[in-house]
Amino acid sequence: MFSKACEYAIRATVFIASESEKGNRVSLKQIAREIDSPEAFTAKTLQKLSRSGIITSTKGAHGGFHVLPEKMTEIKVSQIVVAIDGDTVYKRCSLGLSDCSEEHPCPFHSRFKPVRTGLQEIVENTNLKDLTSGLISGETFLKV
Amino acid sequence: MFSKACEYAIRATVFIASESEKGNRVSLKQIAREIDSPEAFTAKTLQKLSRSGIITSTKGAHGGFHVLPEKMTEIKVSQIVVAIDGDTVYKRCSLGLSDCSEEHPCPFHSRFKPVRTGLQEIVENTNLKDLTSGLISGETFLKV
DNA sequence: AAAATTAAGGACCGGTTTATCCTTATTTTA
DNA sequence: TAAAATAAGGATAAACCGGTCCTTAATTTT
Repeated sequence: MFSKACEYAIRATVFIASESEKGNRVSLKQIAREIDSPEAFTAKTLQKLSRSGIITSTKGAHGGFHVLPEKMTEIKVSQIVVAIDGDTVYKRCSLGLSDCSEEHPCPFHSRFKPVRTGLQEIVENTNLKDLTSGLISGETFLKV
Repeated sequence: MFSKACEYAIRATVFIASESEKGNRVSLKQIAREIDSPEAFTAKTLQKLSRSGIITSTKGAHGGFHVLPEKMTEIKVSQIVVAIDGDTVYKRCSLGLSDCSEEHPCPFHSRFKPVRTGLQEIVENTNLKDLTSGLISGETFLKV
């Protein structure tokens, strides 16, 4: 569904966002520990998120990653997905036809469409705040 | 979503099934042409489908691939998917947690669940007949 | 100013996926 | 019986993905 990099990206962003809500910056090391991901690989992913304006990074001692307050509701999961994997997950034909549409559908089109649309809707309508609340209240988890 | 091999597998099976309904066997060459896929690679995929009992192959002149009549309603899309990709597409946690459940959910769990379940339902409840009918009537397509 | 801390990023590696090519096995046709 | 047709399958290669390691850049602390 999502690539490994994208899974790490979403988990990392949710963790960074939740710590930002508490007023904390977090280091790569902390992130990798808390979301149980390979450190160096996660670093690459965080760089992409930073360049995409989803998270903010600061170098040096006491540096680290954080999410700006206004991003908490602005950033949708879809933006993370697009930054890492592109939008093919919730746009592409399930059978790989390059031009699959209502007028020229693959055999699976009508059945698959609600699934794809459902995915698109949840990633486009879920923001960071929506995901951090459960984490902060202890109802949801980022590892294991 | 599905791997390339799996996309070819579904398209190939639907084509073979639709020709079988008309009483025809089809060769690898025909299949690759009709679904617009690389011949040698498709051959490997067909071998897996054959070993999984989804399609039947016969060697020699006038040989080729076909689908047995009883398989037309017996075989569900899920069996093709499982034979090629395994069942992770519609079973795995969207954020990659190894143990994601109602009791220990990832932050995306509750939102993602209906999508995953929806996918599972369509692949488990769609059989070959369901997919060939549109193709035979000219409403659906297997390439471009 | 020097040392410590931290992110950025280049180079590299191994496995998997997607493919291609060639040989072998099997069956039918001539 | 020989030739043709056809699938099976081994060997190989290119691209991509997931991952590691090491150096560089930037910032803060001592």
